[in-house]
Amino acid sequence: MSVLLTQKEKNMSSINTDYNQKLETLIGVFTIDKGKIKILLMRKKKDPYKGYWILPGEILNTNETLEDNITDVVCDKLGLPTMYIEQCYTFSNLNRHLEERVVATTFIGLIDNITLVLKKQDRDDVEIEWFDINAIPKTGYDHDKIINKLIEYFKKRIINSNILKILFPSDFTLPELQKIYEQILNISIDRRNFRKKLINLGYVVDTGDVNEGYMGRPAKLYRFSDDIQERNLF
Amino acid sequence: MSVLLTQKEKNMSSINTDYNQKLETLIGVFTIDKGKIKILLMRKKKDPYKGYWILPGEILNTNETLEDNITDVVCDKLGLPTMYIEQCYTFSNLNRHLEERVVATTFIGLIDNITLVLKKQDRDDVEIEWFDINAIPKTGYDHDKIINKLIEYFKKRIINSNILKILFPSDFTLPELQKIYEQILNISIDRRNFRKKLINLGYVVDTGDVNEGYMGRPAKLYRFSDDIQERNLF
DNA sequence: GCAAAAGTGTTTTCAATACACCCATGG
DNA sequence: CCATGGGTGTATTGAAAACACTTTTGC
Repeated sequence: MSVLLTQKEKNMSSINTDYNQKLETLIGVFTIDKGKIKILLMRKKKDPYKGYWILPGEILNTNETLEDNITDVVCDKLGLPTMYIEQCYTFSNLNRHLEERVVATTFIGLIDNITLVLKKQDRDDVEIEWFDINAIPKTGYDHDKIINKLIEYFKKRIINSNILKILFPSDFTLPELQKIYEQILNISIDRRNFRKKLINLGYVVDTGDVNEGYMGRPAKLYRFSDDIQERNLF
Repeated sequence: MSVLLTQKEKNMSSINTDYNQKLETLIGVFTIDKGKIKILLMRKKKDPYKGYWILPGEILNTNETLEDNITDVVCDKLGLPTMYIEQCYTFSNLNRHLEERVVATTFIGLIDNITLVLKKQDRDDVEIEWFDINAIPKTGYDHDKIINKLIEYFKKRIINSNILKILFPSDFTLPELQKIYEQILNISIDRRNFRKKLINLGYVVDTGDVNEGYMGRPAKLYRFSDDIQERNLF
C-alpha cells in the first residue's frame, strides 16, 4: 500500500469537491496477417510524446459507457467496422499521465484480415499502422506496459475456439492456423497430429478449394464448423 | 451506441471543466465453508438503499491506485487480513448511482476458512455477513448484477489448480473438494475417478491424518502438493 | 528434376470413463 | 447392528503423442 492516510482522513479527502481525475479508454486492435499477429497503433501528433506510438483511445465523457466510448473510437478515430470487443483491465497507476490523474480501462478488439482489407480507409488526419507484436515501436505514456498486458490477454484468449473463429472466418489453411498456435504457445506441433485434432474432432471442414499461387504444394482451404463448442483447443 | 454526438462535439465536452464523475471500487470476497461457497456482503446503514446489502467498496481517491484502495477496504472496513485479490471488470452504466455518475472497478478476493476463523473480528460499526451464493439477499444499486458477474468470474477461476490451493491451503478431504466441483460445474463426478485424478496426477498428497467426529467413516485429509502446475483441473 | 511446402496412416501411451463392493465410525 | 459416508481396483474407450514417406506445385 502506497498510502499512509487513516480511513477517516481518506473519507474526508473523498468529500473534497476538487475531484481531479479522469477516465480514458484504450484499445488494442488485433488481427492476423500472413501468419503474423499484429496490433494497431496510432502515432501521436502533439506533445507530450509527439511522434511516439500509442494505443487508440479517448477520455470518457459523463454521458457514455466505456463500451460506447470505445466503439466510437474504433469507428471515428480508426475508421474500422464494428468488431468483437472485450474489456480487459483497468490501470490506475498514479503517474500514468504527467499533468493529471487519468485511469485507463483497456479493451482488446478482434478483426479478421478479410473484413479489414475490404473496409480499410486511408485517413489523412490520423496516422495508424499495424505492428507485429514482436516488433512494437517506441511508445508514449505507459503504453508499453499496457500493450504487453493486452498481448498476454490476447494470447490467452486466442486459444479459444470461438475467438479463433472470429479471426479466421473462412478459407484458411491448416498450416497457417498451426503457425499461430506455435507462435503463441512457443512450441512446435506435429503437422499430422494437428490436422487429426481439428478435422477428426469436427472443428474445421474442408471447403473443397485450395490455396494456389504460393510455393510448394497448394494447401487445402478450411473453415470452422458452424456449431462448435467453446473450448481451449490446446 | 447510446450517444449521438459527433466526434467534434465529444472532444469539446471532454474539455469541459465540470467533469463530474467518480470511480469506486467494489469487492466480492469469497470463501468456502463446509462445502458451501460464500460471499461477504455489507448492510447499508444510510439512505439510499438503507438496510439493503451491498458489496464492500469505496470511492477512489486521487492519490491511490485501485489496488491500494481495495486493499484498504479489505483491511479497514472488513477487518480481514491481506488476501489474494484479482481485478475483474469495470462497470460504467450511466444510471448506476442516483445522484452522480460513478464508474465501478470490481475485484474478487479469496480467503480460506482457516485464516478467516483465526482473524475474524467483530466490529460494531459495520454489519457484514457471509451469504451462500445461491441465497443472495436484497441488494442496493446495481449490485445484484455485479454480484452475479463476480460469481461467474469466481466459478471460472476456481477450476484452476492454483486458485483451489489458495482456498484449500491444507487438510481438506477429497469428498469436500469434489462437492465444490459438482456445485460449480453442475455435474456429478464418480468418487473413484475423482480421487484417481487428483492423487495419481500428483495434485494432492495424503497428510496421514483423518477427519474424525463426523458421521460415517472418517475421511482422509489431503493437502495440495508444493509445486503444482497451474491448470484447469476440469 | 529439384526445391518447397502440404498431405497422409499406424502404433503407443496415458488420461477419462464406467462400474460394484467393502470399510470405519456414530448412534 | 444398522445407517451414514468414505475408501478401493479393473477394464474400456478415446484422445494425445511419436514417427517417415509421398504428393503437388513453381521454377
